[in-house]
Parts: sequence; C-alpha cells; structure tokens
Amino acid sequence: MSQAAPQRPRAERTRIAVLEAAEAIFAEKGFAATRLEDVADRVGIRRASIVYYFKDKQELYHAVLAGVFGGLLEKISAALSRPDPLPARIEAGVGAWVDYVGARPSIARLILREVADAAPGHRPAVLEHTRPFFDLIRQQVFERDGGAIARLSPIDPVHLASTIAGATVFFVAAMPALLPDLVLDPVSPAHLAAHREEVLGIVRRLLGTQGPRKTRPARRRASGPEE
Amino acid sequence: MSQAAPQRPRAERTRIAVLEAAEAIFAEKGFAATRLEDVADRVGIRRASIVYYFKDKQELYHAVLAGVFGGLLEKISAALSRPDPLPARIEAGVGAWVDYVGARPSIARLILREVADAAPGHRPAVLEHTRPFFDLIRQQVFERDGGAIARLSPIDPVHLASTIAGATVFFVAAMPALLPDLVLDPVSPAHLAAHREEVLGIVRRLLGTQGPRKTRPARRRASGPEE
DNA sequence: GTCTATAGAGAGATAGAC
DNA sequence: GTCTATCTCTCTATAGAC
Repeated sequence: MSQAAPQRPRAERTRIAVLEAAEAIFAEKGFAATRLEDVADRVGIRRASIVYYFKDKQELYHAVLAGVFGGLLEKISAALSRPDPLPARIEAGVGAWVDYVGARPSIARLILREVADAAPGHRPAVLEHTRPFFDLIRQQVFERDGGAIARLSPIDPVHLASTIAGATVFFVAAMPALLPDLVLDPVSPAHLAAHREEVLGIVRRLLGTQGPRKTRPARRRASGPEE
Repeated sequence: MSQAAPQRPRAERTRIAVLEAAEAIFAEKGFAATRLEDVADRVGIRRASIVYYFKDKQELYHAVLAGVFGGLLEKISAALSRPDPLPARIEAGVGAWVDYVGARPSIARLILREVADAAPGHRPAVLEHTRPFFDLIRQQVFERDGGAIARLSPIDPVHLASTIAGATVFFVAAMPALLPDLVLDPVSPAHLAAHREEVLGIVRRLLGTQGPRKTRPARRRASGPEE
C-alpha cells in the first residue's frame, strides 16, 4: 500500500507483470502467434528483459499454465475436500470450476487451445498440469466414502467432466466471440450464475441425483404443441 | 472408377487434395503454426503450387472453413426442415450436428481454435460462415409453427446452442488429448452414439420436454449415501 | 500446372554495455 | 535488472523456367 516500501522487490514485481501479460496474450492469440515483443510492450519493458526471467518462450508459456492450473486445482481441491456427502461435494466442485473460469476467463481460451493442439504424437503441454486433477478426483470422489459414487450412478466420469468442461469454456469464450452484436458479458455475475445453474442441472441429471423437478416440470403430451 | 478417364480434371483433383490436406493441418496445428510446406508435402507437391490455386495462406484457410461449414449447414438444414413437429425437429438437428462432427472431426478443432481466437476488436474468420446458421435456426425453429418454441420452454437458445456445441467439440477433441493413455476413439460408432444420447438428454432437459424418465429414475433420499 | 530460386519480412535468441 | 545491437533461422510470397 505504501509506495516507499514496496512489499515485493522489483524483480518479483516485474516477473509477475510478465506472467500476467503473457497469460492475457497467450490466451488471446495462442502460442505461435504471440510475439514476445507484444508481451514486453504490455509490461512496458523490452523484449530482452523477458528472457532475463524466462529462458525462452516455451518456459514462459509453461509458467503461465502452471499459474493458471495451480490456482484452479486449489479451488477445486478445497471444494471436493469438504466434509459433505457425495453429491453435494461434486456440485461444490463444479461450482468452484465455473466460478474460477468466470473470475479468470483467460483459462477458458488457454484450455480451448491446448485441446485443439493435442494430436496423436504430440503430448500437449497441458498434460503436465492435469495429472493432479485426476489424482484429486480419484481420491475425493472415487475412493472416499468407500466408493459411494458407484451407488449413485454408472455415469462415465470422464464423459461427465468433458461435458462440463466443454460447456463452460465454450460459454465463456464463445458467447462474445460468435455473437459480437450482443452486448453480453458471460462473465457478469448474472450470466455466470445462470450458467452455473444450468451446468449443475446437467450434473444432477447425469448423476441421477436430480430429485423431484421443481423449476421446470416435464410437460406431458396433453396440451403440447405436437400436431 | 476407371483410371483412363478420370472424372475430374487434374487441376480440380489437385485443388481438392490441397483443401483436404489443409483442413487436416490447420485443424491440427492452427493457422499461425501451419506451414504451407507441410500442406504441400502432404499432397506431394511443392509449396509454390499451392499458390497457383489459392492466392495466399489466408485464402486457403477461408476456403477450408467454407467447405467444412458448408457441409455442416447442409446436414443441419436438412434435419430442421423436416415436416415433424418441433421438439423432434430440434432433436434431429442436434443429432445431425453430432454425427457431422463425428464424421469430420477436424471441424471440432477448427471451431475450438476459432472460438479461442475471437477477441474484442478481432472479428474471427468463422463469423462469415456462421450467419447462415443463425438464419436457419430463426426460420426453422423460431418463426415456423407460429412460435411454438416459446410455448415449449423459456430457455435461451444461444445458451442451449453454446452448451451443445461446447460439449460435442470438447468431447471429440479433448478425450484423446487429455487421456492419451486410454485407447479410446470418441468418433467410434459406440462412443459417438453414447455422446449423442447424452446431448439429447441435455437438450430435452433444457427444453423441458424430457417426459417421464425411464432409463435412470431419480433416486429419492430413502437409501442414498447421504449421511 | 508444377517446378526452382530468391527476395524480404518477422521474430526468437544471444552478447554485451550500462 | 534493463537496455541496444545483432545474429540467425524460418516461412511467406514472388519471379520466372519448363
């Protein structure tokens, strides 16, 4: 808060500024199209100074991914580790995921790019950062409570995770992209809350924990629009 | 079928071969990282020959998008134009979407990249190809049958479309990417059918046309794992 | 139509001054 | 720590032969 005694030494502040700028530009343009000069411009330094902190472009990129996925793992881990019983914990984890992407939307684009980049024979960079998530889910969802998940639903967890992840990153990144005419910010509290509810509904449906449907009862074909 | 009298002149065959090779490599590597030399190698010609057919890299890229989205529009249009009543027609459209992506999976990666590329101030290339889809949906879903859709559900159609699109492209592109250990081909008939059913379930739930649930009844909290 | 050869721009990496 | 200067490589685009 005081300018006379900065909390962090200059080097660390610069390093963080480089990481933040790189996160934004890698997310926006992708690895190949990002120029280190753009990152430097955004920070207000020269290109060569970036190399003082990060050996090369690859290392900078990996540092960006580590920061983004590290923060995500923290949030999801906290949600899944709570003492609640199973369906509630899964919903808390999904909610944490949606909230994190909303708060740090560049992760949506970074994930979209990593997924698109992955190809047979090309281990995507993101793989180094996803293993902790699989470990976490195995421990907190499958092994805890003596395999209670199996009694809940036979749903394929990979399939479920893929659907949730895809729906959210697409929502956050694609809405402004494909509908630029709409002045619609998917990350605004109202839209994000709506998306979270929608995703949670999908989770409940796929887990079979939907319970009695209150908000939108299924219409029987009594007076429907069918011919 | 006969080699002596090829159906198409050589020029057209080469042009098509270039387009197919470019589709695969743009999908795999993205626009910036794709080298025209890679495309040429795949076709078995030299880089300069590509320029004979396509003025430059941008034009080749747009031609690829036009081909991919043109094919998709054709399939979805056919499904939505059928004489069936509304919920069935929407389901047919969604099914056509899933089947098309399964049959031509490079579209999944191309869409992922286009969405990630879109940024404020940067009209993504894909926008030129998506307008016909909006027109189609407006005509066949919202205006036809005298606005029957409004009686079905208050769901935001953009939201619904985003969820479906995201779930499918993510499923097709991300499963092999993030889980390379699994020998799992998302495009195989069995997995694709499972995904189609899952997506249709989401559609029905979001449209409120789910009807009585047969396959996976909601468990009441009688004997569940809740503590 | 397809090729070879080359021009020219762009951007990452490095060396070394301050 | 941050800078300037430069080296080097890659890749697009073009010109022109066959």
